[in-house]
Amino acid sequence: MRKIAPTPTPGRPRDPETGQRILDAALRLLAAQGYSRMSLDAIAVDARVSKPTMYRRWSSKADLATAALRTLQLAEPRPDSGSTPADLIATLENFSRSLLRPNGMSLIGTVLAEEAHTPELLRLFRERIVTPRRAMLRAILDRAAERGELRAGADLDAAVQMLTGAFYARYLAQSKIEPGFARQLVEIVWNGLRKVKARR
Amino acid sequence: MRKIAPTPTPGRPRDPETGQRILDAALRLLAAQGYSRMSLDAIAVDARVSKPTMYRRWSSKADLATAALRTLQLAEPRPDSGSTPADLIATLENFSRSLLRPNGMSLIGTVLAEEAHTPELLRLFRERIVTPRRAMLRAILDRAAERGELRAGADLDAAVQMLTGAFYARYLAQSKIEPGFARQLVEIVWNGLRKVKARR
Amino acid sequence: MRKIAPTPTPGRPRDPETGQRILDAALRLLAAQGYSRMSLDAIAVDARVSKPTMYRRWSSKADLATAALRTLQLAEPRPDSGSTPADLIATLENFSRSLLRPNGMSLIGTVLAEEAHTPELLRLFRERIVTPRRAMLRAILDRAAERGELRAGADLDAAVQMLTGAFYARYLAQSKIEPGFARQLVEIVWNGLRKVKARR
Amino acid sequence: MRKIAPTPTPGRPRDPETGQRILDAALRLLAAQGYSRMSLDAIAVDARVSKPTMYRRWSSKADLATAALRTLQLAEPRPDSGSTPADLIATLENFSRSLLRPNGMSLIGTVLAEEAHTPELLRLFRERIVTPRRAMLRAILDRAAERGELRAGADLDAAVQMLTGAFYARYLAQSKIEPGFARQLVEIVWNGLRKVKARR
DNA sequence: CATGAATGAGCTTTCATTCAT
DNA sequence: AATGAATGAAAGCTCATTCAT
Repeated sequence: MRKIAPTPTPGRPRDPETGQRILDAALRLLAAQGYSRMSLDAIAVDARVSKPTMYRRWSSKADLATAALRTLQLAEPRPDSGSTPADLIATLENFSRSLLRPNGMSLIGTVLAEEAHTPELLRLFRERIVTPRRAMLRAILDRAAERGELRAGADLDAAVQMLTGAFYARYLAQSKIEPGFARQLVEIVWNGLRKVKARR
Repeated sequence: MRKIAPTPTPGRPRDPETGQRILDAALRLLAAQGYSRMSLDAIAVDARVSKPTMYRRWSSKADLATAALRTLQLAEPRPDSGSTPADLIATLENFSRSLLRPNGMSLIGTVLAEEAHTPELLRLFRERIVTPRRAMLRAILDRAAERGELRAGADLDAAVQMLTGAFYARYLAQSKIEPGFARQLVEIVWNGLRKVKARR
Repeated sequence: MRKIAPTPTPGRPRDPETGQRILDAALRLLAAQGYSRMSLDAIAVDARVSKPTMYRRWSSKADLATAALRTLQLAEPRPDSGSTPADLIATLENFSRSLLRPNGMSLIGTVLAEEAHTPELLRLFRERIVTPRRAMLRAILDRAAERGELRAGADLDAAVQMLTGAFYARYLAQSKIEPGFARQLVEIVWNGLRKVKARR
Repeated sequence: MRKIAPTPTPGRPRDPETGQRILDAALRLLAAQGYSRMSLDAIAVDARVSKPTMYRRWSSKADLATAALRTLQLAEPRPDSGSTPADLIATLENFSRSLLRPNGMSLIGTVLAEEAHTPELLRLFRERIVTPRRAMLRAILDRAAERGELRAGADLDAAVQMLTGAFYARYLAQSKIEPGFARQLVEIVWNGLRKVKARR
């Protein structure tokens, strides 16, 4: 009488949407409350599932939080206009926008705060967000180098870290970032990196 | 009948060490565990006092944590060698050392992560640490400007934020900061700020 | 494909006894210790459950205490023998027995003592106990009035309150109530209420 | 050089006002919060003394609370107009006013609620308040008996307890007591007690 | 004698996790 | 697979009482 399941995996299949809803809720709460304040009960309510449903997919709170972080993907345009300063400014303005989203800095804060307790959070945040963004900026500078725009010997990684780090420092100082900030940064760094043409 | 020196304060005097021990323990745990994981029980054990002793001095967890943060004071030498890059490098190397102390970055992380929940932490951290350091670097650049070393129109605040921010970005990318990093930063920024001498 | 009777409620069902055990323990402790001394730990031990099990059912101590009070139900026979004094005496003797149960008066005490702090307790006690009992006595007198036994103009509510209140006053004066007390009360009140027959 | 103290008790004498302030505060809080919620800290603040000052005079919370209760004294006029009903009504209206003072019933509640835990409270309350009031009412009825106004065989104590108890019952039912309530009570009881004149 | 400081034990409430259906 | 029920362990905070000055 039992119907043979045609699909290779027997039993009730998982609803793929459920997992996504859980991850979304987890990420939202992780950013809003921080890791230790984020409660699995709150995620369960938010995602409209029960807690064992979450435990079936992830083995612990840390596991779920890291899975949620893993879904973060830097998805931003990679400008390539030919003008190095313009590309840098465009990239940094995207960065600025993402930091200023609600709880944008809180998420960074919690991965740093939890480094001793849940180091995986920081590792994943690096892998998904920090490293790709750094690579984008680095690529812009590499193209500039190929075009012979840069003086020799400049530490391009240091330049990249100044450009992004300035936003952290600015937020830490004021919780806000003015429009035009990116332009000011690029002006100084570009001046510091580019090859000075011989004057006549 | 005259009382020359009446008892200065009635009642049993507080052991002045006790308060300090509590604040030390609180600051240590705040940095190590983050605000929300920091428990008053743990502080009490660490400081070898009972919890009511803590509550007699501070009215709540948030009150104690902010008091602990308030004791943070930036106490660093303010180099003034006459050489702008040398002064910048010396200041940044001090900064680097403080970030690399155990949980140096975690403390920054937790004040950011708690911004929504306990904004006083971030406010105090700014007042005690961020702003003074920014002022030190700014003063070095202001002296350079007075000596006529800088090109016109450069945004000195942006420069300061790049110099400090680069350390945050570096840590976020790697959890470590190489010796010599400060020098690389200063080279680029100094190049970007200084007045270019006419060539012959 | 049709599911005639789907699982009536999903998830693990509650043990119906558990909730009852908690309510019983709560009511016992409420009467024995008073509301503010009644501790959730003690209830948990008494009912052999964990505290979260209690919090799953009731959201706070006040909530649980009021739920426990709500289970109180006046379940007493409503005598209707045709003789007004006999009915009054029978009803009051039941009342007397319930007051003399262990902590019978303490429960009344705590709902009064908590009136400022947890007014719901008094409200529920009225609804479940005081009002029904008053109605029982009032009904006896109303039947007497219908039978033309009462003189005109007597305040029957006042009579009811004297009959019950005398027990409170007696307990307050002596912590005990003699057998025969109800009869004495009824004799006076009945004399005061009934229509005096013309004498010959 | 030391001056011999002329008073027989050496050392600093106690300020008698201090003790009174403490007792006043204790009684106020006992009525307002109930015994178990009444905190010695709150009393100390209210009376502007330190806690050891309280412990020097009374050995425990229970001791202080009973001492506070002991200060209660029924101080009411004892009407003696020649009219029994008028005297009863006047006495009961005083009683009513004292019950309706803020927390008048809460105090009764807490002494009942604490009977198991601190029986001394109930004992003292009886001695200071309940018994004297009962005696006042009883005296009115005794005078009536002497004047030959009462029928034989009536239980005068039961009558007294109905008259006072009705107020408890009324408050328990409604938290308020209407003006005129005393008159209604007395009408019924007086009818029930007095000697019926022969009719012709 | 009076003070402010200190304490051990307790309170209500919440959490991450596991169980039973 | 999914649910609601259950739990041990902890959290922040307060209390009656005692100590040291």
